[in-house]
Amino acid sequence: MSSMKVDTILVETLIGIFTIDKGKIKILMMRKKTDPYKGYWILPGKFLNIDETLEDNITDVVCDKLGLPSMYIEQCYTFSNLNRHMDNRVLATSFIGLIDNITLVLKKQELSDIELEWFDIYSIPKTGYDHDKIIFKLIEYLKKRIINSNILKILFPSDFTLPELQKIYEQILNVQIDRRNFRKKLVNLGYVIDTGDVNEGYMGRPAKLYRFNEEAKERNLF
Amino acid sequence: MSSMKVDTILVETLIGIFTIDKGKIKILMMRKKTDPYKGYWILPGKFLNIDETLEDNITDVVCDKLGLPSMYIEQCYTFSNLNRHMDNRVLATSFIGLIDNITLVLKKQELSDIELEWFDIYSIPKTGYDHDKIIFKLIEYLKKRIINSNILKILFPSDFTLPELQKIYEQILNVQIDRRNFRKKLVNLGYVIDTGDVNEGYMGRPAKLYRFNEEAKERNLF
DNA sequence: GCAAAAGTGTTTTCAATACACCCATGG
DNA sequence: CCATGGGTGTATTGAAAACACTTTTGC
Repeated sequence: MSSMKVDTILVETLIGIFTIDKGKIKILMMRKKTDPYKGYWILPGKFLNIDETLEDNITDVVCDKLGLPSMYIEQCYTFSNLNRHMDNRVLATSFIGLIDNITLVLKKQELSDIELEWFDIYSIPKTGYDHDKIIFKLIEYLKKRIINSNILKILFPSDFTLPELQKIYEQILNVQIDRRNFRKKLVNLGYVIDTGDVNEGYMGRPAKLYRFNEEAKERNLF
Repeated sequence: MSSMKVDTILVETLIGIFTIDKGKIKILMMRKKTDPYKGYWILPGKFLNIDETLEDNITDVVCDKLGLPSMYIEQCYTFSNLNRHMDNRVLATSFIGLIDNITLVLKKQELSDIELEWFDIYSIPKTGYDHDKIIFKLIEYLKKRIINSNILKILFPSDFTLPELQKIYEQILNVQIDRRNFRKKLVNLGYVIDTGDVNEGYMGRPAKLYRFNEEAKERNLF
């Protein structure tokens, strides 16, 4: 545990894992148990070994280190500021991961040695290192992707209501959307399909249930 | 010059520099003078030193190694396949660079120790390493960017005709565009401004000269 | 006057936006 | 019956796409 400076460049991966929990989009963070930044929150990740790709490495982080099911992942950006870490020179390649809450709850293993918590993307706690900047970039990346693709379907694998889906778009993009126009767009462009079922048992009129159309071609929304 | 395997991970940068030469979009490649891949064409780049960021490093490549003026650069993707290099483990962070031909010709220095050539983006020569795959990804990235931003203005710093500009969109996107609709879109969205001048001295009717509107807000074209 | 290349206008279709009222359920 | 939340329709505006003829120059 010395602070001897290594004269080689190290590479780490970092992942922002997003899920939807009770209608809110959340990002998973890990509480750091050792100095530096002890007690601060950081993105999960680990150093790259010589015998693994960045993608293999981040899959390991997800499955082995975090005890989560394997999930959809995209590479985002590589950060290389000189002072990212105190003692060593460390590059960080960042990823987003998307996992639906049902799979998450079913398949996750509780690991006792790490402290994980899901945070609202606009209420990020005090972060260690430059992870605040990295999270900002990951959220910007996610915004672009939900506009120019239909990756949100990963977070909605089963039936959902349009108001639920709309609230997620509104949270991520940080805008207000007209309910009627939202419905028209998603349905007319063929992104979602009416299942014929409704969502009963809540206050107010039951909402129709939809699912994502696997055949829909990706378009720019908004 | 041994082939001893180093047990650390190295990081290199690679850049696809694009310019427009006689109405064609071109990418700059470098002929490799030593084994492995002697005589093959590769993207310019170099290994990352411990005291520079990826962006500093790639700027050095452009200015010092290639003798080109400093230019507009964006990071694209980090490649980490295990077998990218034969002897060492080398990650590659790739960039695109954009430079207009006028600045290029004015400010480049001829360096005798490197062999550079501009290639049509659809006629890439035999490449060393995995640079063919990297070039493919860089071109895909460039496609996205010319659709969702106005970065093409970097390649057209001075007056240009709409047919010239259209041909570049057509080449990069690999599509045919209707002349009338193209003009309507670019002019109506405020991307380009009529300078009042015309381009005389060529066959056929002289074309009007336009320039990019610095104030135009970025929109999705096509 | 002919070839080459550029400019222009109209129509149709579709998406984007703005906006207000009715409906189905739970309590 | 009322509160809650969801569903629906219309009108306007603007962009997208398809399409053919005219204009200006060089030779």
